Order: sequence, then structure tokens, then C-alpha cells
Amino acid sequence: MIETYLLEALVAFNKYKTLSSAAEEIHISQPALSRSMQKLEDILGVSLFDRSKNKITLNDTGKLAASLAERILDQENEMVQLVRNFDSSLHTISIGYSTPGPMMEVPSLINRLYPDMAVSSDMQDEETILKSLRNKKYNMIISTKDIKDIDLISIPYDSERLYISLVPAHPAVAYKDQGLYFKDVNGETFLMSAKVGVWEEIVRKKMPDSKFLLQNDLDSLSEVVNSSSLASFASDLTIRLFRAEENPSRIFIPFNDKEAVMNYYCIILKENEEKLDKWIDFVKEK
Amino acid sequence: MIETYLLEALVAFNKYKTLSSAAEEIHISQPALSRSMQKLEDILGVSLFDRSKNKITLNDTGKLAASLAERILDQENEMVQLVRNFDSSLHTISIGYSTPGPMMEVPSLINRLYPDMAVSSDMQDEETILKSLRNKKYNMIISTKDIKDIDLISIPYDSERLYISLVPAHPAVAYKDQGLYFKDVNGETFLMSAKVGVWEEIVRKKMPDSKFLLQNDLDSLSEVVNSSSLASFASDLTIRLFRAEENPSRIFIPFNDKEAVMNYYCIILKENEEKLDKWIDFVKEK
DNA sequence: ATCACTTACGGGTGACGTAAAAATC
DNA sequence: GATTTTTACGTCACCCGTAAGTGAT
Repeated sequence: MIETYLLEALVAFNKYKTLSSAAEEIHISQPALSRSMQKLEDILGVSLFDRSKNKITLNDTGKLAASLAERILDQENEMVQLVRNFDSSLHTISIGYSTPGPMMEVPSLINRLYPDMAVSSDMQDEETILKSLRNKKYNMIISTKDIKDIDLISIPYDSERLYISLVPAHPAVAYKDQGLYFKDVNGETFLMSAKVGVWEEIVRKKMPDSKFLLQNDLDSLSEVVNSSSLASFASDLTIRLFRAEENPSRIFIPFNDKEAVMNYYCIILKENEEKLDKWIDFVKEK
Repeated sequence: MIETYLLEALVAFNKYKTLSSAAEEIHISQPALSRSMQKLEDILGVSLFDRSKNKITLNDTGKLAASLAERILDQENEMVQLVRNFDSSLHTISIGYSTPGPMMEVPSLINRLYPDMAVSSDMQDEETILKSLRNKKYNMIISTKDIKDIDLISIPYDSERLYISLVPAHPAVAYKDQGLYFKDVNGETFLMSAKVGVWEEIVRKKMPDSKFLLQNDLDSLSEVVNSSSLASFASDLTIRLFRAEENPSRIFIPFNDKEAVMNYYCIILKENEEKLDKWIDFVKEK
């Protein structure tokens, strides 16, 4: 049988055309490469090169061998990739989201239930995450829609109400206890994360006269928010997670509109039921 | 990169299920195989086995790896085959025939022109050899038909006249000088090689009342012929090749029928023109 | 006790690099 | 003289087999 290093040597020579340059490229000495080529001919029992005293080139047989060798090496690399990916998929719970709220909470919950598993998170629009769930790119998604299907498990998972975040001096703070409506603050300028998923569409629609200053980075967003008197958004979920109530520089007031409440569903492929058994029990009992 | 011996080891283990039996099958010690499996896991950075203290089995990742490894080994074997076949095709002139006459003569002529080339000979019916020429299975065919085509070279190559071979006591020997006709010996019983190609059809058609005793092996045919007084066939070509005229136990009389003469054409794919240049010149000058 | 696997250890093959020679440009 | 390839030679890596150890049947 032909060892892989010989195939690599042949492919390198075919690519770089001289023994010296090919040897340099694959970090072996030039005599070593020369010997490897001889050995390959010996194993195959076939002449692969046209040799003159200080020149060596592949003959037709050699070119054929080199192209076949390249295919084998490609396949070997593919094997390594596939095996590593498969293995990592066994040790990873991959989750798709359409809004950032659950994405801040779920990974740590998962981590508590499956301490040896890695968790990967990804946010895309509703349609994309559902497709990727079916593609098995995700093991589960947190959707804003309750999708019933024979091969899917859908469990209600929490809900999230949008809040407005205001400096204490803002006049709308008067609504703190009773809450307010989008129309009450339509026209206000908001600082907002660029990655809020479906929320963006809602606030733009309900407050068409408002301006939204999008910030890509979450850290810089909170920095800007803290040093500015502009309004921004929060939710019951983020307030709880970040203990934001303890921050005296901001007052949070809930929106009362029905559109300000997002109901989430945890959706899992039936075939992943066993893998996520503990998580499913946890969500159902919530 | 993963060396081939590691893939072989993995595939063997997958096949024989225990390290000890697999090791035996591939003629290495069991500890060596154990180490190879560890090394493979190390290279891939992945666990391939479920291990208990004295039992080891492939896990799902391992099964995936084993099946991918098997494909790679298959491809490597295929490479060896293809390269060897290609090389041997470079050193072989492969010729298809539809009759045995030229097959007895051409190889030695070729050999004289191309002393370093091997010659392979094969007899099939007209249709098959033409197809195999186009398939590149043959470099050239000796056909009984003159085929004109854009990608073919067709050169008249010799002709062959059928003779009857008789014991001197046979009454038809009287025709020795003037020749005879098929109808003159219709009804005669002939000893004949089973591999005479298109000749068989001709003699059966022209001498419908004759019986033909077919002999598979050429050597035993000539033995039977020599020890029998039955008629058999020869041709100017075989008489010349075997100096059969010097054999006193047999008289050869030509058939005068036009069907008793076969005109041959040497047909070559244009793309093989260069490879067979010397042969083409030789045939043209004949 | 036997079997199956792993770990430990010493040995030998063979792939490597360095050096040198030969040939071409 | 610089470059390219091959041959020669000594070295070292590493793969192997033997032996020993551990746990399961």
C-alpha cells in the first residue's frame, strides 16, 4: 500500500515542478523528496518521470498518478473534516434564535443541565432558523411562532415584554407604574442594538415617527446609553438578567401594547428528543 | 496527515471487531494495533472508541471514520490499478482480429518493428473488434472489411486464400494444380479449429452437406489431423508460416471460389497513428 | 485460568538530513 | 558559478514485537 506521505510528495512535485522547490514547500530536504519519488515508482512498478541528468519531469503516467493522488488527499482531508465535525456535533448543543432576549438566558440554563456540552448560539430571521433546524444545523430553535409538525416538538418557552428605558428626568417617567403605549413615545429617539431580530420591525411600525440609532456592539451600546439621556429599550427578561433595576440612572417602564409581548416557543426536531431530554423536562416544568 | 497504515488498521478493526483478531488478520501484533488506534484518535483529536477495561468498540464517530477510511483505501487501490494499466498500455500494442490467419503472422512482425513493446492478441467477431477499437481496448484491428471513417486509418493488409488439406491418397488430390471448388468437396468431413472466425460461416454456407469436427485446441487439432485421413483446412498464409509444404503427409489444394479469398484491412484509430508509425509504413510498403 | 486490552521497553527499519558528485545552464 | 538531481552515509524517529500488568468472563 502507498503511504500518504508519498502521495503528498508526488502532488507537491506536480504542483511545484522541481524537486528542490517542492521539497522546500513541504519542508523536507530535496534528496528526501528525490528518494520518495523513486520509492513511489518502485511500489507502483512503473516509471513516472522523464529524467535527464539534472532535470526530472512527470511523464503521462506520472501526471495521471499525480491527479489521482490529489483526489485521494482531498478525500483524506474531507474525512478529517467530517469526522471532527461529527464529533463536535456530539458535544455541542446548537441553538438558533430570532431575538436576543432568550439568547442571553438559554445558554447558561443549558450549561447547567449539560455541563460537558458546548453551546453554540446564532441569531437569524424566523424563516432561516427554521430551515436550519430542519437542516440539522441547529439542535433547537427559540422561535416566536408555535410551529406544529409531525417531526417537531414545540414547547411554550417564556415570554418577553418590551420596556422603555429612560433617564429619571424624562417626563414619561410619570407612567412608571401604569405603563405606557408606543403611541405615547412615538417621535422619541431611541438608542438600540442593531441585533434585535423581529423587535426592530415592531418598534418601527408602532413608532413610525421615531428615530432609531443602531449600535452594532452591545458593550458600546450600554456605554452610550449610560452617558446619554436618550431613550432605549429593555425587557423584563434583560432587566432580570442584568439586575438592571439596581441601576439608578435608568427607569424602566413597560409598554402595555399587545405587540410589546413576545411569546417564545422552544422547537426541537423529534430526532433530537433524547439528546435534549433534560432540557425538555426543564422547559415543560417551567 | 493520516498515513495509510492507520486507515488500514482502522478498517481492519471495523471488519474484525476485536483488536486481537484484526491484528492477526493484518499480520501485526495486537499491541501495535492498539497503539495505531490511539494514534489515530490523537491525530484526529477525537474519540473513536468506547473502551472498557478489556473491551473496545467503535463509537458513532469511529464508525463514520471507518467507512470514510474504507472509501479512501478503495480509491488508493483504484489508483494503483489505473496507473499500472495506463503504464502497461504504453508498452503494449493490443490487436484485435476476426480471423486466425493474421493473428499468427502480425505479432512477430510487430515485434520486429517494436522490440520493446508487448503485443496482445484477441479474436472476436467483426462488430466486437471494431467497437473495442473505438473503446481504445485495441490499438489496431485486422478486419475483413474496409472501413472508412474520419477518425480511422484503413490500410489494405494482405489477403488469405483458403486451401483444403488432404492426405495424398485422397482422390481430389488430382486437382492439385488447377485448384478446386467448394462444391467439389461438399459432403466431405473436415477437421477444423473451433476458432476460425468468419471462415466458419463461409465453409458451412458453401458446403452445406459437409460435417465439421471442431477442435478447440490448435495443438491437438494438428495432432488429430496428422493421425487421420480426414480433410482439413489451410491457407496460403498458414502454409507459408508453418512451412507446411514440406510436410509429405498432406497435400494442399487451393479453393478457386471467390469466397475463398479474404482481403484484410489494418484499421487504426487516428490518435494511434504516431504510436504505430513504423508499422503503418511497413504495411503501406508491402 | 483465559481472554482482551493497555502500558513499558528494547530493537530495527527506514525516512531523514548533510555532504558530495555529476551534469546542465 | 549557480542550479538541479542523484548517490552515499550516518543519525534518529518511530513503528514494531515481546513482556508484563490490569480487569472482565
